[in-house]
Amino acid sequence: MPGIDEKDREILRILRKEGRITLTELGRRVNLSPASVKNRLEKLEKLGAIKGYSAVVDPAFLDKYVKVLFLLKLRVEGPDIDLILQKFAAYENVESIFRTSGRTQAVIIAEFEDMDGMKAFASRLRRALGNSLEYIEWSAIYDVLKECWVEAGKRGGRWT
Amino acid sequence: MPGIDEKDREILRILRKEGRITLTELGRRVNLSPASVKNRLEKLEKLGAIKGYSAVVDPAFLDKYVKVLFLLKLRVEGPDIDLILQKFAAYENVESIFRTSGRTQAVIIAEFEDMDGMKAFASRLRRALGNSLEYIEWSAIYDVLKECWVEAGKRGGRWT
DNA sequence: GCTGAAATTCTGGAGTG
DNA sequence: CACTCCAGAATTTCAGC
Repeated sequence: MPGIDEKDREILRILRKEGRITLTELGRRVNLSPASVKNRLEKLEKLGAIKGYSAVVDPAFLDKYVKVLFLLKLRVEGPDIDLILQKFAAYENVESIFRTSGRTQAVIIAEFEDMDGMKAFASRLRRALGNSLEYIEWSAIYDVLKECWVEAGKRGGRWT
Repeated sequence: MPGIDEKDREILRILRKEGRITLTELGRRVNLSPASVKNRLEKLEKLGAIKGYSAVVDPAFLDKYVKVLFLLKLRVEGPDIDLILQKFAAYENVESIFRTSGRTQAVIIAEFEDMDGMKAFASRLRRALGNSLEYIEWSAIYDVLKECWVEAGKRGGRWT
């Protein structure tokens, strides 16, 4: 990666685990002034190294009691599939969407209030993808040991 | 959820998409003083509603060019499996670990510098789980449309 | 990338309904 | 009890070097 040095990488590694750390503390860790850290952060965001920042939230507190992993087996490839999936990425229920190799070609992680919400979402998925979709495999996620680089027990340790 | 009102939920929803938003701006959005928002945040962290904060980083900038989804088919259930998986949750390469229902019983998302790193990790996984593991299915993640509530094309940064 | 000063934000305690 | 207000502390921000 051009224009990226070890201090940038260290900043990225720290920020992944402590997203709300202050520039001052970050500078202390990597031996840089807060202003320099800020300059580097702006550079990293501009370059796309940092896509955004997020809080890791227990969905139950948002009344989302069903967390689901969908595996999508798609029939054909094409740019239209990515466009359809991008629409679903905008949904409030969707946490993550990946394109993958292997037996299935797309993964969606999403959260719902109940099974009805999940079924409605799956229906929309089937309708939107139409003939491109061969089948959906889904699993309920009933325990989260780590998510977005944040370990379960490391903070509020509630469901351990 | 007891002791959680609509303003708490709104705070959680905003924080998921803008993890580095200031207390002042957050207070502006939900019509509360910064001090009140701070009190609520401390409550939410204490309750375990917020597990932590994270930056969504493009792994290529950390020289991790291989992102992988592992699906683990396990033979038996037991507390030892969760203990083993917890050890793997501490690995620097591991982004997320879920326990699921369905054909496979655990999901691991991880990043590696190359295929050798991936293979070494899979070996360790097999060795650690031993007889409990029936097989591993893995897929390369070659595109990320959304991750941790941050959409690919969007700037989910501080102000948005 | 640093400094230094100004603007902004954060923080804890006192006060109010 | 949760909220606001307020003052001091810390952080962020931006200019200039």
